Amino acid sequence: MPVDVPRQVDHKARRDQIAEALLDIVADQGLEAISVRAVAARAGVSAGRIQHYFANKDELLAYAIEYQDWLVQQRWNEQAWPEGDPTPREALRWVLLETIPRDDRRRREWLVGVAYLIRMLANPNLRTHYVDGLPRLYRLLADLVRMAQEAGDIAPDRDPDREAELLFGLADSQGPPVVLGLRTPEQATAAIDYYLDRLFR
Amino acid sequence: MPVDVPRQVDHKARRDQIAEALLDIVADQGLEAISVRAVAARAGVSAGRIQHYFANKDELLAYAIEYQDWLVQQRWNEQAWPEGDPTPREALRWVLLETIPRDDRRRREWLVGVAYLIRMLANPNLRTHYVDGLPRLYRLLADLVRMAQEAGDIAPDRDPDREAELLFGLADSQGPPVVLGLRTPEQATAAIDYYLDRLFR
DNA sequence: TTTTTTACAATACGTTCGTATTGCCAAACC
DNA sequence: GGTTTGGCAATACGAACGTATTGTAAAAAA
Repeated sequence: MPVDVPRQVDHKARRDQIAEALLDIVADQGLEAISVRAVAARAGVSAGRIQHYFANKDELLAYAIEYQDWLVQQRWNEQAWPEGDPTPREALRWVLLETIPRDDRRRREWLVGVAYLIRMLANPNLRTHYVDGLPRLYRLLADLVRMAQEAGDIAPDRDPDREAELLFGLADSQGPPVVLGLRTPEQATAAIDYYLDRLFR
Repeated sequence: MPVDVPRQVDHKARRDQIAEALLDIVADQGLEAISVRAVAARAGVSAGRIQHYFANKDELLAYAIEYQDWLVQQRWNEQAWPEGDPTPREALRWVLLETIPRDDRRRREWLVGVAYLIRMLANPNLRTHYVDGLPRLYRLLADLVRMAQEAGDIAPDRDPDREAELLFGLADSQGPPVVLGLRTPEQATAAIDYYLDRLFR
């Protein structure tokens, strides 16, 4: 009945398995360590297989961040909002903690994001990921601040956009020290909680 | 009279010229684009010359960030503190604005820092740069906040360490949007000034 | 049942890489 | 004034690279 579907193997599954290996390598050795053979070895497949699924290395690199974006999106869609109906403050906290590299999965995502950054400068296709995502996150945070203000939990004289920026900055700047082991995820969480306490009254 | 000094050419000048070329390439193409020949071409020298001054590629890469650290240090030592005897607030603002990639020089420094980050995870020698520098910056900011508190310019109930963290986070998170052209340096400056206005009374 | 297509594995090719080696000129030293 | 040394340029070499090409077993299509 499906027309465009692969005949016998699941193309997406194959591509994703290869992308997984690539992301693993990028996260602990950087983009420079990416070669078709290295990815093949990490994925436990032949280099020929990679060639079969990706026309060239650039396409492979591009697919890998697309895949990572998809992974992140999945997590946000599924388990988005801890339980039932969170307060704006709970939602805010959840979003902020989501951005810090507190476990292996998030650590990998963080490192991959960093690794791709310079590539984005020259490559418009890659830029899109950041250029679309960042303002969306700012907007989400600002909206949550606004909601809390309307509920009377945050002083009305605070500028929601500025507060969003401040919150994001605080969370975002936890990345490097956490990844480098200068600070534990718990300390990073405490830093965020401290400011949330001050913001909410 | 000097004993250990090079005979006729200035070794540091040669090494620095090569490091300059390397940093330029890293900033606009990433670490993956670094090859001995590419650096030689950018520097306008022969590959043999690079081999003469650096035992291998790793040493070259290591020297380049050391050189960048030296450059930054130079700037801070020379023109450190805008004029004469700044107030804590002026000093704070100066330091924060110093971290945002607002011109070509700072933009390069910022991009190189990002590019080296993943390498630092595996290489203890490189880690030192970040691991020493970051807490020092935090301490400087916290000290300035404390000084302003003692002068009565910041409310005494603010925790200087937390405020330093918040300020640094705000400044630090301006990096990606500025580098990617999502935000102008002026907008980033405005964000910092907004929060300084709120912090100081 | 023959033929085509899918899904690879394997190999081959030309290039680029890091680095070792060699050569060579000018200055310094004895 | 011969010899050593410093400062390179040039070349050489083996490994690794991205990618093109070829081979092949199985499944699908005809």
